[in-house]
Amino acid sequence: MSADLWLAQLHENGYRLTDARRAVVETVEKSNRALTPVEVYDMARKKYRALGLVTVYRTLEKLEELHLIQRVHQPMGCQAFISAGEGHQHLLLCQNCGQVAFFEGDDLDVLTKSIAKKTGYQISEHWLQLFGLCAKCRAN
Amino acid sequence: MSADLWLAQLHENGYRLTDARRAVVETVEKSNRALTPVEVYDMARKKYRALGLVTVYRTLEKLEELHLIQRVHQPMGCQAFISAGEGHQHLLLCQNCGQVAFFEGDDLDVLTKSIAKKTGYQISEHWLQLFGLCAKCRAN
DNA sequence: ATACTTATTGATAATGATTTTCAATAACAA
DNA sequence: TTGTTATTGAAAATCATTATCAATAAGTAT
Repeated sequence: MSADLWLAQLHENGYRLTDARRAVVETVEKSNRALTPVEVYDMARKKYRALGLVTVYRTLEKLEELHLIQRVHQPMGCQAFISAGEGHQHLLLCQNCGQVAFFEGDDLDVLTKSIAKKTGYQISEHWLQLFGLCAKCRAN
Repeated sequence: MSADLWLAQLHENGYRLTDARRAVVETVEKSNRALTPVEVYDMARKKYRALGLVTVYRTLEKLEELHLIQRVHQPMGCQAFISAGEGHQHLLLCQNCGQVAFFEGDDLDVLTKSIAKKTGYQISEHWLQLFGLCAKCRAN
């Protein structure tokens, strides 16, 4: 996925391509850690100085709507966003530097079936997120 | 776990027992779904009318600090709290009525080891949360 | 190229949630 | 009972997010 593809997605869905959006998209798409709206604002303004914080919020809203980004839940807060992986993906977060890795292939069928049986719930979704230290931070 | 035990915990940790705290503790401890500060405020004021919202925030803070409650992360927001299970527990949330069930006994060792190998991360924690319909809501 | 329609913009104001401040009160140890 | 001091609620302050609005510019048709 490249920033251009995200912009194309926006365009295909009837949204106009502007410098403000380009700056936000490039910033978020390139990041390997979750960014808050203010962080996106600060970083994207280096590409496009006239950018307003409100436009960041609005652009993130649209990117989330198109499933290009996703909100990241963390103990310290849940306002940060990162590129959404493709398909059924889960996140692995570095507790030191914040770097995010994606992974898939979790097989929770056995578990969910057992829980469903025990609790009487009909389970339709799951959230799984791992925390730890990335290779770099582990070395330090 | 009963409200009295929570109050005892507070007392043991040097906090005073007040009507305001009793009202908040009884409300949260009894609930089988996650409550936001305002919800706690509204419900607890039926027990103690003079209660202030600020005190709700402050009491929730202390209860979280003592690991008696935990924050619940949901797509719609992450400001709600519920009684923290004992030991390593996970949550199962009803998407219709909000009822929360606890479960334990997830075995993610195989998964986390495989992910650790693939990504180079050292994994130390995981969040797992299931969503679905509780038995009652399933019936309707 | 040009003109036109209308989505998008940034600034400002409004809202909503949470935190801080502060003087009055009440818990609880002595 | 008394004294110390944590706790209280009200009000104000802060911080994040959303709504308003007139000016601008993207994209389409000409």
